Amino acid sequence: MEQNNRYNFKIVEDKWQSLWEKNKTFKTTLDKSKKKFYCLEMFPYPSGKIHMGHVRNYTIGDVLSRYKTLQGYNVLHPMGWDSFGLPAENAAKQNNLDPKEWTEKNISVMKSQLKKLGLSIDWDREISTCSEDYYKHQQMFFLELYEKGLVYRKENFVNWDPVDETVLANEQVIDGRGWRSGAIVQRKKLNQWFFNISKFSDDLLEGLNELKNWPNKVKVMQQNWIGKSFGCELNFKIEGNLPVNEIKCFTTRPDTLFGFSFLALSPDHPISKHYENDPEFIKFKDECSKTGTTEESLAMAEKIGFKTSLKAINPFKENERVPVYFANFVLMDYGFGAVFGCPGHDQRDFDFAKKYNLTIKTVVRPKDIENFEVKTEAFPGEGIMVNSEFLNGLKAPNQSVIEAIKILQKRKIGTEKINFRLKDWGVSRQRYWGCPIPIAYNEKGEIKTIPKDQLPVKLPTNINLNFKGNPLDNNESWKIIDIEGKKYYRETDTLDTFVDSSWYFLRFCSPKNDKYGFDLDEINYWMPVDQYIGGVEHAILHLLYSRFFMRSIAYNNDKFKFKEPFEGLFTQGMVCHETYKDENNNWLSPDEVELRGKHYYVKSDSLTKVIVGPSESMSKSKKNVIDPENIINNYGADAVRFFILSDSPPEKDVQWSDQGMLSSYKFVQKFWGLHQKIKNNIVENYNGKEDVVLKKFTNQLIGKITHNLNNFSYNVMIANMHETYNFLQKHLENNLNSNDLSECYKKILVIFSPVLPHLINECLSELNYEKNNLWPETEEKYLEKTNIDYVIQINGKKRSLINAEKDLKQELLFDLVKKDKLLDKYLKDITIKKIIYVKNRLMNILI
RNA sequence: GGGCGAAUGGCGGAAAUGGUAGACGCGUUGGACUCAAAAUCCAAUAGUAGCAAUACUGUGAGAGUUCGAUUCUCUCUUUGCCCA
Repeated sequence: MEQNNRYNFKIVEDKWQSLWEKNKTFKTTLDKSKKKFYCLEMFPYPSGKIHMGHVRNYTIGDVLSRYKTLQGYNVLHPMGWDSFGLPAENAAKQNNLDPKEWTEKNISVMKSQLKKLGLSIDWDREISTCSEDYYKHQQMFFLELYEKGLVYRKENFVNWDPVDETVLANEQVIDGRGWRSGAIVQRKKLNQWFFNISKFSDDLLEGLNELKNWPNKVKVMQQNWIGKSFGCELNFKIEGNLPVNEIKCFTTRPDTLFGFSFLALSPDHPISKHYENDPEFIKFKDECSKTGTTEESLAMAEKIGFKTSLKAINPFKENERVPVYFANFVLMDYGFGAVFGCPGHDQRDFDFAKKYNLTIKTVVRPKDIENFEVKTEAFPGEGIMVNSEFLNGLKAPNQSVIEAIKILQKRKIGTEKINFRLKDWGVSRQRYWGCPIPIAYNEKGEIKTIPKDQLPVKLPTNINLNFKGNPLDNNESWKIIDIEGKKYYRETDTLDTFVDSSWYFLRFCSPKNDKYGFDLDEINYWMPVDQYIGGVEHAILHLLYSRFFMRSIAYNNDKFKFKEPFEGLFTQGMVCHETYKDENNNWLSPDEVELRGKHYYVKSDSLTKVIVGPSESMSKSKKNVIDPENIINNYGADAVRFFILSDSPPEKDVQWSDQGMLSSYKFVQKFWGLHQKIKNNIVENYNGKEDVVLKKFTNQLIGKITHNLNNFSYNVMIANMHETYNFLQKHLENNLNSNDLSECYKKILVIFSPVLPHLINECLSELNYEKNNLWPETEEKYLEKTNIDYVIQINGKKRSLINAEKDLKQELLFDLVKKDKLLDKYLKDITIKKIIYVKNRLMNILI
């Protein structure tokens, strides 16, 4: 290829990007005459620069958006910024900056980087959750939910991160430590605002069934998270020296009551107030508060208990008394903060009983062991009831639970009950950089909502962040306000940033609407999101919160034409890279190392040995990061887009590879060279013969690429593009029909354009093809095969291929088999037992 | 411990309905071009045996269903994720 024919991606990509911007090519408006497609990628947190994960996420979405546009849909493809959150506040503290300035600077950098990727985004719809234009509507929603009774305030134990001095959500606690700071999490009681998500538990669970285009694993995760369980509520009669007659408890296994050996209460159970002056109990409770509040940390921690003076009566054996304990593994907000212990069939109870020498009774035996007894560990499995009087012989748990509940109800000791694991969503954060909660309190601490016409409650500016604790709480001039001539104190907590992202998809539909967070007409047209694309790490919370928020907004309001916000969900995998360390165990970034020999790396500056670690998801802490901006500058956006889709299926992790990137760059170059040749061939008219081979290839290709796009098999689509290059390169050596070439090549360019928009638009425009393109249809006539390679098997093994016409009768094919030299040696002197003939596919001869 | 998924060449990965396993890419090897190198182009590339045609083995292991299994069923191993 001559040097002057080289494709200059810098010039071409610049040209198209400015053209798109100038012409507002991707601007979308509501048009009810057209079928819509809402394609949404999870919006980024403006951390500074885009990373490869963003490149992958947004490329996948962009390819889909461009594909749907070519199919004639009215496509909504917006972008915004999830711009409240801790990193800004931390960065601001460190560098003595304003979080707002820091955030806005990052947004402008990242926006220009995203533009360089050539994304088909309607930038007129850009939103940023930290702007007043956005959060004032959020405050309005908060007040509306408050009016509907879906928001409330209560004192609650929280996970307290002593380093970040903030409250953590359960899922931000990993192995008992803060996800960000790594500090050991403590339990602390605070007044918190809560969204009543648990009110919708059943509905959120049921709704999953309708989400046909969600990955099953995400639905399963949400299902587990909501955790619906069937069981019963029990009232245990209590004896002892305290004014306590009854303790309520929830259980899923009332059938094991004959194995009842202790009753365990949460250390926060109301009964604990009788012990609050007991020094032993205080010591015990102190010990408990060292464990976090997550179920996981509770399960890991050693079981400890505090024995009360109370006795509980077994409702099935009224002469039996068992001790009552406080125990660290019982949570106040699950069930009623009380569980009955059956050590024989629950490992936790078993551990507890061993420690405190409590009775361990066997009430269920495995199906195939007659004289079974629980000895070294609990037996929680399925089996047959034993030692349980009227329950004996029943299948546990299926029959026995139902029977036990029936009897308990009859005796008026218990009632059937459904319980959920899902807890209400605590949304208060002791942070500055978040959406202020539009609430104030009077001197007595009574709640006063901020009048709606006084919204937004703006964040104060010029705030001093450099001391510990909650910055807003320390800002007297902001905190103390006057409403209707009375003095009030503002709520100084801000909202969890998950609230911001729970409705941004609605805002994109009418981002400029000043009156309200959305325009009903607009969202009823655009919503639900047809395809939502993002990382699986948001599988539970963000998606569940959004599903809840949609329901809460629509609560007592029947004007919404949809219920679920995300019709389709796609979770993409991460971008990984090898990790490097020097001899002192310090992480090294890929550009600090050099390859010497096949697998031997050295440090570029000192030439000392580098230890190569496993490939892991790119992260700043491990320095195994490739900066997309450098890559775009060196290879161009089209090549990056092509590479990031090429190596692995989008739902799986992809390995960053320099060779792969280079090969994608070469593909772009090669394709441009091919384009020049084709251009010349189209001009020079060769012959008038129909080019059936080319037409068949093109039609099959359209079919394949359409199929692969519909199934997110983007890596296979890239393979199809390579195949196309290889085919065309060879095919150009033939005598060509310029009309057919022109027609087919145009179709090929159109179906390539979602992946390589700059290059392909340049190619189309060179041929004056760029206007009004639509996704090509396949022509049936060219998809049909006239000849088939029939597979001939002997006893199921492939022995020959026979090319013959389509729809060949078995006898005629067998005539050909007899003539086939390859098959001679197998068919000589034998008798044929049976022939299996699959039309247009194969013949299997059994001998 | 429970739930869900995965396992295919040196590597990433293809294979709609069971019907030619290994598409495509990377890497490797050989060749062309070049004084040389890079780039580019051509060819080979699952393993074993063979100059070759070809034969045998082969989709984590073992069984089963079937004329035929990467695909369906069962058991097991390893591994990933979620929950406990």
